[in-house]
Amino acid sequence: MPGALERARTLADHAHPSRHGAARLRRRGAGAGGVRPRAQPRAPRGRARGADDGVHEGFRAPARAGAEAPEAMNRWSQYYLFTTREVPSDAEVVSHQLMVRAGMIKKLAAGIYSYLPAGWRSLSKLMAIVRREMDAAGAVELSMPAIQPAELWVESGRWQRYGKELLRIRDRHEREFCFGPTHEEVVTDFVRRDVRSYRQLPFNLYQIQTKFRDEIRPRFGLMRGREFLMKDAYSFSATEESLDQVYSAMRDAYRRIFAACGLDYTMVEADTGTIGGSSSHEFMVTAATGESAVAHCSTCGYGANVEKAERGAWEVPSEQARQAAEKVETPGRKTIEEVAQFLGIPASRLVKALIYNTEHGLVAVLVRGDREVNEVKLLNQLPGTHHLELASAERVVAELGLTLGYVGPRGLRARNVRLLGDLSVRDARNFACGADEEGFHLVGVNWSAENSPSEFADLVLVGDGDPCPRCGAALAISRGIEVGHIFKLGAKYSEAMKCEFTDEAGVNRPMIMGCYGLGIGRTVAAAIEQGHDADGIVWPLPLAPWSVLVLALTPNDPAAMAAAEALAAELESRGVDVLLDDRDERPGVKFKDADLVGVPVRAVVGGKSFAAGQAELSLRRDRQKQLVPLAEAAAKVLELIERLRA
RNA sequence: CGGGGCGUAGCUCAGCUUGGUAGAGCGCACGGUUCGGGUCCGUGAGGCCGGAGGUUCAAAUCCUCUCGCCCCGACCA
Repeated sequence: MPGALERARTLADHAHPSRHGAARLRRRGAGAGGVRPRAQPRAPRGRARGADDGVHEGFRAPARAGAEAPEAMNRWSQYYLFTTREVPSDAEVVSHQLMVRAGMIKKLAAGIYSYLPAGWRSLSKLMAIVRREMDAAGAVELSMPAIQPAELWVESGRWQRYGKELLRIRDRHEREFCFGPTHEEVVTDFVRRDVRSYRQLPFNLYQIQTKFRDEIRPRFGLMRGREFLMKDAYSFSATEESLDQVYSAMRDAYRRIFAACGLDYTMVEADTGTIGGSSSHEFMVTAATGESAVAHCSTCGYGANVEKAERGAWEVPSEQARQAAEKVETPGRKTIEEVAQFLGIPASRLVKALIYNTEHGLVAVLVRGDREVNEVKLLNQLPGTHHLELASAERVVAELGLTLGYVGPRGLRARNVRLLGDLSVRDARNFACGADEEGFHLVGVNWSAENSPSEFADLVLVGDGDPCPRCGAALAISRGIEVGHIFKLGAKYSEAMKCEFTDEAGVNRPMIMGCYGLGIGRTVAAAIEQGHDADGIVWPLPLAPWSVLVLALTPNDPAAMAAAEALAAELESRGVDVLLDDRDERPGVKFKDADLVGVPVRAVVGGKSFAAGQAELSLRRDRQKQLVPLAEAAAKVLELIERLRA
């Protein structure tokens, strides 16, 4: 799929929890009186009956609740849900720690996780929301193979280009395959064989499926795994206008999805990167632990990934008399910081020269001393160039006879190195730079025929406070988790793979494609990053594994236990998904676990309040307790859920 | 791929420098105690110390190789 989005993990085939109508029938048939195999390692405890692992929303639709028998209640004592106090040492971010502690995921290998029942329930809820919105936006679900033949990737050119992230495998006949990290090739391959006419267009196909990217460094649990669950969609249109329509439908669907999850997110412009195409947006969930940086303008609403973010005009430095360049000795000062400090000037008064190695030779870039080069922008400025890396000191000496740290524009020009300047230095005056001689810098330098770059462009990473390209106000840089990424692909793949149709005029043309990715596991992890406190997860209702936890405080008191069961059963019959904590544990343990797992609504039945004929209700998010008569408990819980949905 | 680190009980870790045949806490089992925010006490089960090879009378400990994992960096449709 597009973007580096997403990562989560999962088994191979779950993929269709939405078919729960059928799944439920199956379950019921099998369950009828039959002895269930116990899949559980736990010794004598009975396996729960058909623990539902289907899709749930806070409530099921009334029609369905009426039409079908309630599902078997989830009893914690018989469920597969084990919490832990201690966190594995490799869990660095809260979402990872809490998912492990709450018994939602279990690591199998680096970046590869099992989704345990509670975790799977949350993922399933998200998938249900995603399906609902994708379907509503006119997309059609299908499922494509995870294993893909190399030929297709050779055809699109990505077999060479993709690099080591592509997990390549061989079958017994030594034929090459890969485990799909995305499905442009596969979908384009069958579409080109099925579709001939503009009359068959447009359409948008999606799947929710396990993908694999052999990440260099998997980390952060579901946020950057190698095996992960992703929803990916691919649209095919006859015209750009049609693509625009599908694209905006997807954009709106994504907005609805993330809003429905109760997430604080922003949509920003993104670079189309090597996937190409004309337009791309990312959906970022705001989080300090996010791996992506986003520039945002609170004045006009402009937002963009920093790799893409443009920058407004820089203030032109005040008129100053041009000085004459002067060579100064700067022994041993090679870094911007050292030189600036040594010369007693701010880093912004320095012009930094960076030398890159590309497949077409060396290229040099001049940027303001306090700025970083944005390699994506640089690459975009060098058509035909795909590889970029900072040149080694040895190579610079060998090819140019220059020492890194003392390189200046004049020396680069003299050696005929292609020299690009960032806009931030175009109007610079009386700046300092390397003197092309080890141990020396120049001060009071100005542009001249001997040192001026051949071209200026926007080449740096935007910084906090830089002017907004739209309105000029200060941009703020924040971090986010990329949970969705949509692209207008155009004809990139359809041309490479000859996916063509005949238009009204009888002319064969490549289809105009779009692709739309959404990280399932990542989105759930992001929800936890945004919703947690010192005691555990605070789920938004739509993603909570259960909406209500009925906590039987004194399970050994038959009357209290019966009341707890009755409450849980009534809620189930009203379409609410309930977890009944019927474990014979101390109250403290049960309360701590309730907080950890983070079920939005808690109903305590037992103990003193039960003796007074009451149940104690509270919301995980504020923990305000209210005592209500047992007879009214179910109705009150429904009210609380309504309040949470508002 | 470069740099650093770690593999010892189910989990989190100590022991390794200065070789002498393995420990704690949590968890688990049993008994008692307790019973509205991870009770307390006792008893017990549980580990070929990641794997292979080497040095040695003797290796968790020293050496070599290997596998796996983690952190930093580079990378990231």
